[in-house]
Amino acid sequence: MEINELKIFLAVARQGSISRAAEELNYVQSNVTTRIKQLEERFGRPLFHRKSKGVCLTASGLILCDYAQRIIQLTGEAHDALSENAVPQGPLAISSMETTAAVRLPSLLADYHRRYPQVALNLVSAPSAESLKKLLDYQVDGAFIAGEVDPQAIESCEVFEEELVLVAPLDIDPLTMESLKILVFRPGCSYRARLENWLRQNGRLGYHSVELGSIEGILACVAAGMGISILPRSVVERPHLMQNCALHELPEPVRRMTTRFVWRRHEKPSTALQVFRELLPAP
Amino acid sequence: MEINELKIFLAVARQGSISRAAEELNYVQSNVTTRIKQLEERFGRPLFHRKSKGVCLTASGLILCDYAQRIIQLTGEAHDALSENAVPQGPLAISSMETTAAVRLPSLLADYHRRYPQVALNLVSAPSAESLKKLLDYQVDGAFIAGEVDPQAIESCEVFEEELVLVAPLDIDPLTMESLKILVFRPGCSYRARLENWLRQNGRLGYHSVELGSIEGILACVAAGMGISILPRSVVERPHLMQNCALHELPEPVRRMTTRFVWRRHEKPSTALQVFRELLPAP
DNA sequence: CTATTTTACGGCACTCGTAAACATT
DNA sequence: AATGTTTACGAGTGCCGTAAAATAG
Repeated sequence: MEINELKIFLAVARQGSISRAAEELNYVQSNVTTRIKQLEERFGRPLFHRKSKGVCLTASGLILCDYAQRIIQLTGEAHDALSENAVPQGPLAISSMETTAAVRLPSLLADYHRRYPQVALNLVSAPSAESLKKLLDYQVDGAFIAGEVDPQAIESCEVFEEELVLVAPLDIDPLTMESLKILVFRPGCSYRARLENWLRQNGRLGYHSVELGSIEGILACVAAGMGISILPRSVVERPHLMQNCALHELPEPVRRMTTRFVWRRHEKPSTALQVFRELLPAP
Repeated sequence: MEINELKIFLAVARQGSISRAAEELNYVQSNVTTRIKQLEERFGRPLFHRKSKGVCLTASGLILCDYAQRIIQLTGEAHDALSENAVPQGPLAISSMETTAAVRLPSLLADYHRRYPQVALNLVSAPSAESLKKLLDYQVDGAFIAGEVDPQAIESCEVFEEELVLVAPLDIDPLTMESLKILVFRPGCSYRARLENWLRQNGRLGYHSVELGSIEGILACVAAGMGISILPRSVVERPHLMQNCALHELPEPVRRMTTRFVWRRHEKPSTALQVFRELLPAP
């Protein structure tokens, strides 16, 4: 049973006549006769009663008619959904740094979902390095990361400028703190490299690092005097979070961090991704 | 977009690999590659990401996957519904004399519907001649009629034996009644011929006929003294109907009427019709 | 004779398989 | 080298059109 056969079948059923169906389909009439006969042989039952003028459906024909209409309907919808100017729909998987997801994305994603409710958004948090791996592994279609990317395989645009600040326990000088711990996200976290860099430049070498999964976890540990971290000011300066931590400004260029949105080069992006990029703010 | 293409597409999506899909489908692998490429060209977008090991769906591929599954599902259901041993289903149109429909069919149809609830029963009432026309015009699949049929085009079996009785107003001799009217159904009614026959044989020639659409209408007019009619005893002897009418026995062979169920010869009957015939009582 | 469906037949496009090339690990 | 995808090409099937026959009013 093929789609084209069903279209022919439906045309005959609709017209009540093989010749008129042939006209409608721009087929020669004998061809339609043959295709109908094939269908009937395949099913082992007649689908039409042959009358002196035209044909009419048998009981079996009526049953098939019902299914055929639903099937043809679905193929039409499928074509529409995949056509060039379809409304953005289908899945859109995005990976993002934890901090960006916390501060920048909520309003952005809400706006996106309001405009394109047919898209099934899927947001996962991951450090930049991991995000890039997911992207190249086709697990996500785009990612928010910090740091450079291989321009061979990946295209990107700058989206957010963040000012990084050092977060430390109150009344403590991070550089002279005893048994210093740095609190960072999972491996691949771009903040970690920056923090370690800065510490090295300031002569502070001995420290341990502790990996935590969430912003709240890091800030709580800092407030408890466990260690220091480095985070975007926009993340820390939310009123409910900045208690019991001291913010220390960092020197240029460490303080400057650019968040980029990245996607695979050499690939026609889905409509959902295209309109997502169009919605991104200029940096 | 053809069904077979969709099956190939789904196999690749399921296996995550063109070669394994080819194995599953018993195709050569290059063929599957080609068919997928065709699909992609037709839609103008890639459906799979080519990875070093196998392939995985793109966003467009996921959308199509959804539709393809539903379409394949429907084709399977259609095949099942039209298969040899499917449960009886689909439409079954029956035409019947008014009297048979009133007395004999209610329990029969109820029983049928209880056993085969998937069949869409469609019962229409019509005089025997009209029923035969509908049958040969494929408007109904079977009919209950009285009288002979052309055995060339129509097959039949005897189903009910009725005793016909003359229905007349109380205290009136039908044969001497003034300005006699005979009350019958629409033209083509088999009772009418019998009644006219009997009147002629008994020397009664002058009368008019009145056509009424329902049993209740006929009996009410008889009770009101308007005229006489001829009906099966089983129809008249229902308690709520036999008031204010006199029943006169008729001589052989007029009193004997056989109701037959008829269907088109030279045609494979639908399953719904086959099981309907099996449910009919022996006469 | 008109309208319609059925059958017979030939060309051609499309699908499948073989085989070799290409890509990636 | 091994695994998997792409490309090139020849063979056969099945679809479509032409044409003529059958069927019915």
